[in-house]
Amino acid sequence: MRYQQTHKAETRRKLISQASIRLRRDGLNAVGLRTLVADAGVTHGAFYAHFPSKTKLVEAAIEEALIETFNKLTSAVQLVRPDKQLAAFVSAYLSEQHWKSLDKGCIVAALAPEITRENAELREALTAGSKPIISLLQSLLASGGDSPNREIRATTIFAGMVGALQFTRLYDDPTIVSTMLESARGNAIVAANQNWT
Amino acid sequence: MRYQQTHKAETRRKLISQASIRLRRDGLNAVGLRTLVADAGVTHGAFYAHFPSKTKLVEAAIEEALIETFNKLTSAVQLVRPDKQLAAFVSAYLSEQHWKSLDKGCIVAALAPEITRENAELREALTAGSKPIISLLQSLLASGGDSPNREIRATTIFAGMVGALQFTRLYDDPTIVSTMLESARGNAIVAANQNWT
DNA sequence: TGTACATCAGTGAACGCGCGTTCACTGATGTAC
DNA sequence: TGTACATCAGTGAACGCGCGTTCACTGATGTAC
Repeated sequence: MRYQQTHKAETRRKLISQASIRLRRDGLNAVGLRTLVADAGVTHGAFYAHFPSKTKLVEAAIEEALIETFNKLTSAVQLVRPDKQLAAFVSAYLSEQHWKSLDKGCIVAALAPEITRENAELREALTAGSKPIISLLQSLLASGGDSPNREIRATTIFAGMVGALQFTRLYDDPTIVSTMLESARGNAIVAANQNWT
Repeated sequence: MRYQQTHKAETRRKLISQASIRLRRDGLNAVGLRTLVADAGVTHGAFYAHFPSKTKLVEAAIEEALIETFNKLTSAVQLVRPDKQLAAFVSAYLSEQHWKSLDKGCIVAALAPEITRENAELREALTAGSKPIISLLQSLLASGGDSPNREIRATTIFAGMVGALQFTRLYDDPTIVSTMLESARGNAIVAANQNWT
């Protein structure tokens, strides 16, 4: 069948966005190509007309997922007055909503250790893709310290939030999780407000 | 061949300790049973005389890995005067050494997201096994706050350290990593010294 | 206007391979007589 | 003291299955004449 001119691009778009969901839900090594591409409405044979390998799709999915997360955090921050933006960022990331939605949430929290074991390109996709999120957080830190240090600080505060989100996901009980998230928000805010010499 | 009386117990011990290393190095879903048990010097057929399933071995390996990590942190803490113990705990966990040794390091950092997707028993093995480490950290927190809150605080500070360690492992460059680890140690100590009302 | 052919996104059988698990078998040692 | 048998940790072939990847094919639409 001959398709409309936009059809192939549309399939590619679906492959990436559905894979980004499925990868976060099931994990990198626990989901096969057939499942991954079925979500986009095609069969596995068609896949190789879009990407040269599963790894390359994963790379694209990581990039897309991080843009998504960046956009959500940016929206949350822009909704409030400047003096509340740090709290908005932290509350959006360490929220019950985010805890619940593994498949639509931060892909660093969903896949970091698995990506650590992959090739440099995939690790680079995760770290480079996290940069905008980290820059956003950096802009919300208390002043003080030089710029490279501030970027590193934003990075480690973000990484701490990632770890906290991951750890809460080991629990089922929303009451315990809610208390943990509150505590983790406190840790992030204290670290962000710290005025280093 | 007939073996010495201790032989089977010894094989079981090797299965657990070698699996705990291999799982941290390769990840839960990226390593097969044949590899996992070959490290212990037996073939896959022998495995089912020791454990009913791969999952049960993983459970035992998680428990052992966490005891190992707890012991290392306890040693680091006991080597120094009480007022330096928090710093010793944090420095031992967020060290270049720990960054490098994925396969001998904290199994929460190595496997948390993958375990999140597994059954309740495996998640419980990770959270219950982390309790002693968290209790140790709790004992080093600044005073203030009631006991349940202090436990939650220790949990989220620990989780933050886990996330920081994970994130540094996405990088190759020891210079960048070293700066990140220093920053992450600062975050953990600031959070631990915070005196909550 | 009708026919022949080109295009190309997608299909699904097949490749070799490793997975978790099962099970008939091995063979060194211990025990019984 | 020598022979027959029991024990049991471990071996490795085999099970059905899904993996990532390849490739000959399909069939709806567009183009040429």
